Amino acid sequence: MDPHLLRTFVTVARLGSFSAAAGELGYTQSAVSQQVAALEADLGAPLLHRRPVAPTPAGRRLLEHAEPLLLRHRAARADVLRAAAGPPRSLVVAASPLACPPGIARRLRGPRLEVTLRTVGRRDVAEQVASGAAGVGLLDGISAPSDPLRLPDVGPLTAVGVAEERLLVVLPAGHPLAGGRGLALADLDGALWLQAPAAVAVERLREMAGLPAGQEGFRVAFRYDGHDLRTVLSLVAAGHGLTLLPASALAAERAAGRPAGREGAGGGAGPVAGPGVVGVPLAAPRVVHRVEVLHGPLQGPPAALVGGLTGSPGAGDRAP
Amino acid sequence: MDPHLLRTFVTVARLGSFSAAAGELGYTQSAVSQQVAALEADLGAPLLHRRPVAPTPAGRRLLEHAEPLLLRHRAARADVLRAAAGPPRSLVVAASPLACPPGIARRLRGPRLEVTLRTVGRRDVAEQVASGAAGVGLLDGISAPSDPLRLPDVGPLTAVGVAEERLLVVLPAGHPLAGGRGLALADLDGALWLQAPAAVAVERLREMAGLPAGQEGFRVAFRYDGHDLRTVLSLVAAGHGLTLLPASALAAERAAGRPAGREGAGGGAGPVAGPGVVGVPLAAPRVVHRVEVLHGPLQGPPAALVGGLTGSPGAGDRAP
DNA sequence: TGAGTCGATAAGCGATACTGATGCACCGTG
DNA sequence: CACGGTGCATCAGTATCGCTTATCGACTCA
Repeated sequence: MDPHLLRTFVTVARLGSFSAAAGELGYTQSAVSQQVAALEADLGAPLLHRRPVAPTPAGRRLLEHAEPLLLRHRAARADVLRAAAGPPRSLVVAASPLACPPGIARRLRGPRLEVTLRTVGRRDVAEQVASGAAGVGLLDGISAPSDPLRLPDVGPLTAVGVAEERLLVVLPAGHPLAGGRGLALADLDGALWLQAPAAVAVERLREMAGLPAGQEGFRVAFRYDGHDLRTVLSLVAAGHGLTLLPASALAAERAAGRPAGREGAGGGAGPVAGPGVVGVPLAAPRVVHRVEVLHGPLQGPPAALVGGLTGSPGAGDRAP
Repeated sequence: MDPHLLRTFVTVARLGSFSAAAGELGYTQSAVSQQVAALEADLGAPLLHRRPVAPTPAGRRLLEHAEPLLLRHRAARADVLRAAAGPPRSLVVAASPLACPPGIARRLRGPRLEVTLRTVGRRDVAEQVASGAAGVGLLDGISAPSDPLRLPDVGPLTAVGVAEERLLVVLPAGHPLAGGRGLALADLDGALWLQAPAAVAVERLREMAGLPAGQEGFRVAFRYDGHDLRTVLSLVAAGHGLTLLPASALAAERAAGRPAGREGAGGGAGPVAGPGVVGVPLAAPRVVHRVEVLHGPLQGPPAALVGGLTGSPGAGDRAP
């Protein structure tokens, strides 16, 4: 089961063709055929049906294992190389769309350090950090107060909470529920919702409301594929659906143009007005929006940056 | 970074000797030397100091990655073999010490299935299931009500909650606090505690009480290395320290000899008497003792067994 | 100083893993 | 229905790899 053979196997399975895989991997078709045969001999079970090429049940199992396995290989290699090289002069920060509120952005600096912020999908943050594509990750998510986020295990990473704030149900300004001081999620499963990567995913709402996966409720009325928060708020204001956002998302929007104070955190209570929208605190379930920094072992300027992030509001750290 | 080289590397690092590693792995010393050199060439960094043999910083990083990597390799192999073989006639169930209360034990059966129950450490349950050493795992732990347990990610396993019950602080019968209807953990950090694998670990108490790791509090007075629950209760009765147990542990003890009713679950409230001990419900923090079944993809009799376990009290399932 | 230990290195050789050529089953086509 | 085309398996040949045996050189301890 050497990673080489594994890579060939997943490529063949993905492309559904030995020859095509050979082309992509820079081998001859013959070599690919022999590699797959070797893997099958090693495991003692056929992995692929031929003609048409499709994974057997055993092959499907192997495919499920192969991706994380190869990911961890890459992560291990990157980690060792990083340890061997000295402390870096530049740092890439990979952040999920809502993981960089003003309070954190302000602290993304270090002495003699060039910082690049890159927004990536929530699923990719940990992978980018593990594989070394980014030196530090910022991941946001929803959890019970001061509970750590659940992250995919891609290697020995340290996760430290850096911010928690309340969640707001964002409604159009004139909405009948816009006046309350708090809303229960369970009462909103009949409403129409906005699906956007920059906001809380609708599946997550179902899960939080305790609905089994695949069940009805929290119907998606509109899907926005971009990352711009202002657009999300416009869509809500236009009545395309509700959404759930961390308080700072509205606060930042409200404060745009004004000198940045310290309103980012999570304080205050009651509704928050935005441009054509109102944010009403989510009262039940009792969950918060949480941001965590992910990083491997750091030294030098990047370590200072992370120290600056974590030496503040946050929560306890942990090394999974 | 082929797993073969990795295995050699970790063996050398563990034994601190090329020759000894060669002996253990069945190679010559020369082969081991060449393998380590190949790994270092591949990664482009020295991994071991020679004479004395000790890992370099890069080597230490690799060691951290190597163990989970090799574990996942084993898991993948086992999973494929299981998929290739038919449904098994016998099933090994790996359970952590407190993960098999009467209510679950009663349902550990299947048609045409020979069941072996094996008690293993809490850390090993997931590994045994992933590596195929056990077909099904039973893992207990502490979590907020209906929250899943945090488990090490060793592969694509399914975890399903099968039981939740309240936790009891177990005190000697005459203890001043033995009369109350509920106790807060925070009020007990001055007490002496019993450390035993069959009971909740003291570090876990500190964590639950919100004490940062390494801090004082919940001092261990006595350590018991065995797995026998009756002994644990005797030690508590003898005043060697308090402990925290799921309700069924005391209930089963009380009911020993009587025809087994349905008292195992978690119902009732207020103190529970055992042999020379009293169990007072833990009132704060609001956590429960939870048992989950872990398994890979199952078919045939084992699937029926798991179905029988989960088609009951439990909680929702999930596939991490 | 000489024997012993331990890792690195060199030489030799069988196993491995690739390429290129060929074989064979299947499919669409004139 | 014959025929060429496609796509995977197989075979032969060869370069490389990875092991063993043998030897070296550095260090340790008597």
